[in-house]
Amino acid sequence: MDRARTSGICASSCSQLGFAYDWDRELTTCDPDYYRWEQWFFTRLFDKGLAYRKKAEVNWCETDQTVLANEQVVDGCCWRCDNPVERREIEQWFIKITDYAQQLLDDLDALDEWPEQVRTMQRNWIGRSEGVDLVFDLDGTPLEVYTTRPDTLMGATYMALAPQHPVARAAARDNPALADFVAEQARREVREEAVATVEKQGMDTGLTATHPLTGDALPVWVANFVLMSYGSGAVMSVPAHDERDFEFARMYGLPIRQVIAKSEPGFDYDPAQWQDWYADKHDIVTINSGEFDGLDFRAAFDAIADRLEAEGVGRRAVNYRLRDWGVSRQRYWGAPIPIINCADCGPVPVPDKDLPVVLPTEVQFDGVASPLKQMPEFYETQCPRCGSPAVRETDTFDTFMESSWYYARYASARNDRHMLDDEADYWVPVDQYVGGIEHAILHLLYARFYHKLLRDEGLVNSDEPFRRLLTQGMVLKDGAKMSKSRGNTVDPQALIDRYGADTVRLFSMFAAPPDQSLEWSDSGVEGAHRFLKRLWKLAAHHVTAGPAPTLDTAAHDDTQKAVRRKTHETIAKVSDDCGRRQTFNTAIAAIMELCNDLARLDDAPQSRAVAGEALHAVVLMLGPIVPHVCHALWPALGGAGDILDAPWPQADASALVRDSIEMAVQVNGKVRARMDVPSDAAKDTLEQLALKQHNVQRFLDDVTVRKVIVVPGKLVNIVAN
RNA sequence: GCGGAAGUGGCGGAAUUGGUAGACGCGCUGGAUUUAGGUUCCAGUGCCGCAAGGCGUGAGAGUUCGAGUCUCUCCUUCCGCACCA
Repeated sequence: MDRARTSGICASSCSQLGFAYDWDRELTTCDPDYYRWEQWFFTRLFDKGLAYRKKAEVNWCETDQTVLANEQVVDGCCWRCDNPVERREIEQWFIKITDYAQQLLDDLDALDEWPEQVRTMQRNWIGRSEGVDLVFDLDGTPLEVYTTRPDTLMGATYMALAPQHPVARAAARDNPALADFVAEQARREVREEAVATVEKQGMDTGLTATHPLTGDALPVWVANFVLMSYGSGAVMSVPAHDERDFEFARMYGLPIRQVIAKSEPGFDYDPAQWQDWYADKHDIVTINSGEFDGLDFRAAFDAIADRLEAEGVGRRAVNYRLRDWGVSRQRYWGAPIPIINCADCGPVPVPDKDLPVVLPTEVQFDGVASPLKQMPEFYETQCPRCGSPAVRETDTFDTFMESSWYYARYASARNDRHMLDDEADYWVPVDQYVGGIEHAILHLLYARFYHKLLRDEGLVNSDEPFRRLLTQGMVLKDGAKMSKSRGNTVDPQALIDRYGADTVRLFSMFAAPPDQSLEWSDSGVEGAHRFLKRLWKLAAHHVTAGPAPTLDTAAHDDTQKAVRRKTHETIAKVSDDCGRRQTFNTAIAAIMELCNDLARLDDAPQSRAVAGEALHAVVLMLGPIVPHVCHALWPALGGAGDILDAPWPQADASALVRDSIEMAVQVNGKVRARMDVPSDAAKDTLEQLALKQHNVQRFLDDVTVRKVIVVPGKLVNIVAN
């Protein structure tokens, strides 16, 4: 689906590149055979109360005539068409991802084979915080706020409400100036960097709220920096210890009351100038807080939270930044949401026997709006519960619904009786998943959530969908991302025609580690091609000379020993690079080094035996990277059967043994000589040998040796002055 | 503003646990083969220096016998989040 598009490689090039897909498991997410299970699953979620409908302020893309999830708004614009997003209130279907916020957060710790960057991004997106929900009395009605700083409660000097807050709206009804202010704020720009930098504005409602502990009357303001979507949409303002509250208080002349001080002396509070330590949680002590004076953050938090709980005006609470997943889309292209709206019964799920709700394909487009909304034959139906006339949902699912479980469906793609079966459960989680970093908090969060939903429905037994994640880098050309819109793409077909698929594959793997961006280089492609020709010639030379004799390691001279050692060192390195480190570029470099050594071997019988062993290993190791070349070389080199069935080569420990090794000799950290020493030489011997080196002596003439550091197998450092 | 990653030759990049910086490839220089170009092969290629040697991993300090790697300060780039109470 997405993969071919992001890599810029068309489908026919894909097959020529030698990618091995199991087409028996092919699936199409827009096919009713696929989305019927998604619809069935949604009805299960509805029954469990995990899918619900509510009127909500949403991100609306006028161009695409649809709602977007928070995750799909990028820099205030639609992730798809890049046009600015507006706010609208619309009836939407949501799935309760917030019920899983803690699990989604906790389980990140177990994903130790995911890039730290992705885990950090998801942690920040979930945005867990610990605090207290507490109630201020507003003429007999409770005004609830959430705070992570109950320790500063005694410093609250005013209340601030989001413009959309019900209390603000109510107050605006008989206050035209306030009504104007609230209306003005509703039209504000939603681009987030614009929101973050906009000047703080507010207006007094004239109301007062009663402080739950002191009984003080605090003025209630409406403020543009308070978000309706986080917490309760109202905050207690502690200007002395919150930068925004401070700025706002200074702007409107509201009182500032310091209630925490730095525990170490030398930090004076200046109500005219904000200082970073005002918001510190560490090394602080409470002051001006009556009975709560003299406490550090934790103690003050607990003491005040305990008091609020004891008086029934507050309780400890955990809050998340994560919002429920809005899955309604007003697009035509998608899986219809399987709900029937009945005037009497409300929203009723479509019964199993009536699934799938098939998306009509004979439709008339009239502008960009979904044609389903003009099709009575689609939406006019009967309520499955009471039989009276009812209206079918015309919205479709967010397509991230489809991509959230396809990985599991691959393992039961043909099952028409179950969404997922035991075979699917056997194959998940996916051992190795590959994707772009752009899905760090879109697809990868939805799929993790969906997997837990599948688990709780009893369809899979694992907690997470993807055990190991590789976020591959972009392909760059002249330092810029390669893309059709920039017109700087390379045509893979032309490259395949000119060099063959293996050259393209080899270059792609060699140019950079897979998680880094890759700088496209035409001469680099030439280089990859050159290496494959050299390999081919090396093999041809070996084969043409006839069968090589059996290896006789006892008869090897130093060169033959060295090349054979190199062969097995290379096997060990390539195995580690490919298996653990996933640095295919260094694996290829190591194989190139080995081939360079092979080219220098003579044609003596045992040299040919060594070369034969090495070539077998090289072809097996390169097989996954340049499959076509290796497929042809394998039988030519006398390999048995198909190379795909041949086992990965194993390093022979006995070949790795060295009689002697080269060590560097440093004087005061500078290399002055290199020496060949027996690999089992004792430290004393190494020290003596090092001191005897001619070029070392030269540097010891006028100085005294203070210390000699011996790192066996590496170097000797002589410290002298 | 907050968080994360990175900065190494002319270029892409190596250096995995604090231990010989620059593997491998590209490019470049010289040579061989060739009528010539291309291909192929050989040699060289961090910088300064005839050499001995000196200098060198964004800048500056520090720890260490020894730092690309660890610590601190700063600069730059990229990415993510962004008034989250």
